[in-house]
Amino acid sequence: MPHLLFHHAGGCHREQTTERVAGSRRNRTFALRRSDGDIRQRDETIDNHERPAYARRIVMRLRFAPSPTGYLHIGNARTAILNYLIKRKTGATLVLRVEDTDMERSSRESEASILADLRWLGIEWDEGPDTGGAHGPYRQSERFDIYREYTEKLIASGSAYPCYCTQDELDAMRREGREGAFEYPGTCRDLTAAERAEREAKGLKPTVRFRVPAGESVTVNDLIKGPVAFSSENIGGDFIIVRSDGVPVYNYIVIIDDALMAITHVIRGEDHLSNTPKQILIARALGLPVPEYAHLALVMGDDRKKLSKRHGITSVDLYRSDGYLPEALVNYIAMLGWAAESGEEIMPLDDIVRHIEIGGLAKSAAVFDFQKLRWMNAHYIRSAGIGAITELFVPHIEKAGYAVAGLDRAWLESVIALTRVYCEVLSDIGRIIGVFLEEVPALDDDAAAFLDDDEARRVIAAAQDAIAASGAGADFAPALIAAIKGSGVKGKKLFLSMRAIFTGRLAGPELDQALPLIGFEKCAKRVEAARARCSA
RNA sequence: GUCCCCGUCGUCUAGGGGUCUAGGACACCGGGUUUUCAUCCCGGCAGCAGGGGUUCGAAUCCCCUCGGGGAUGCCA
Repeated sequence: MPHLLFHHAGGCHREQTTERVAGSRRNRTFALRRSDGDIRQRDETIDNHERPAYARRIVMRLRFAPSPTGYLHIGNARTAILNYLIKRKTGATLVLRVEDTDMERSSRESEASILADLRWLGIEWDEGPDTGGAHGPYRQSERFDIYREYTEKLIASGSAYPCYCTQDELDAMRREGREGAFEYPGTCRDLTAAERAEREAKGLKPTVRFRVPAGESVTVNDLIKGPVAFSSENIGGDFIIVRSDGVPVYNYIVIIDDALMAITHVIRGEDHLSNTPKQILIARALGLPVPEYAHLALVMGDDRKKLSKRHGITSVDLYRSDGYLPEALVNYIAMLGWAAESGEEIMPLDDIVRHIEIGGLAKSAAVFDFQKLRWMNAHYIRSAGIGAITELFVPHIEKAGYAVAGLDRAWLESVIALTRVYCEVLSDIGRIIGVFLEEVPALDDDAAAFLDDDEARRVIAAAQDAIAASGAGADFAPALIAAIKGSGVKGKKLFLSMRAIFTGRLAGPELDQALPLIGFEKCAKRVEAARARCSA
């Protein structure tokens, strides 16, 4: 979906002046949050096209690594969007890696839908399972041979060992301890060769555990949170890196892939922060480089729990089918946990790219406000180019049961221009378009009640006479309205009666604009229907 | 339980020792425009979690408490 849809009215020029003023704030932020002083630091503060050559020697590499176990939901979408924003800002390479090691829940269908949703959002990646690249393959399920080599290295160096404890034994140990307080006691940590052979002989398939070094401290210099210190003493003991069926687990291979794919900056959800020390410990044992980290505060529902299905719509494809515009969704999500210096909230992607800073992101979790998203979406619907937005409305009109194929395009655009202010989402059009497309739309309850009195009947009679007396020319409407005014009924009663007769409701677009679009034929039929109904 | 993160209007946020009687946006309430409704415009309501410090001065720095979240999986 191209982002050229909107001729945005936001104050870019004003913002650029504040950008310069704000420079000191940004430098402060980075001085605080970055431990090293390398060149990439400048990439964050200078627009890509303005970057001097010396600063371009290091190309940042980012990645978005979804697990294809369902649809793309808002939380993942936010991570993807932030990665894309920073890619655009810094000229980084964005890698899409599919983390499909949960063989039970992963599927190709899910992968395809996630990729489709990402594209719909306007996110573009440089390397991935579909586009290829020099660091592939990009599905973890296709990289098992690579991981196996590292596992062998780890075992050979004593940093990992086979563990013969069964799932049941582990579960039993967990039940004995306090809820959630389990720490692997190291049962198989120092098995002799003979002991291992004995278990193998029994047919036990071992997992592989990482031998967590004692008393080691690990500090994550998080670009958003600042330095976060952990000790190897309390990460839960030796953890499993390879399942008994030979499939490696996330916390193990994530760091291998980040290293092999030369990822320089990992931007991901905060739920991964606590597991980062495990990953770093593995990197140390393997002698692999550790990327920079930026852990994004989580998105929550209105009950302050991590956003999930019960909070309403959380999957991106449902936003698409309800008629949210990707520009609006991206804009809203980008503003969740970030604010522009100017205070501007409606901001097209290019402007967000210009102003956003990874270090300027909020540290605290944000509640997803569906209402504000709707407001923003409505704004985008109103300010889009009329041709483009009409095109986007078409499937929603069809979904509401109306045929669009035979309609005059210029006429449709005029109708949309008049009715889009009633739409917060594109699918809202289904509730109002019938006024223009149906021969005689059904009266809603308010309109029916309103027409049920003598004054209204006089208006109907006047309308009937006016229709009979007026021509069917393109400009019939002003004369028709003027003639109906001769009914003698005045004020609100007159105009609302007319509205009820011609549209079937008491609210809607201005009659002098709506009537010409409805057309003389339909108007005549509607007057006749009103007469038939109300004289009975 | 343990470890880690986080606390400014109902919600998203600005703020980074004095310019804060704390600014903006959504929502809500009132008014104007629209002979309707929506849009649009104007106005209003509403907050520094609590307690101790430090300081001439604290939303801002420090400590404690409380509250919220995350991790603690042969999920990612």
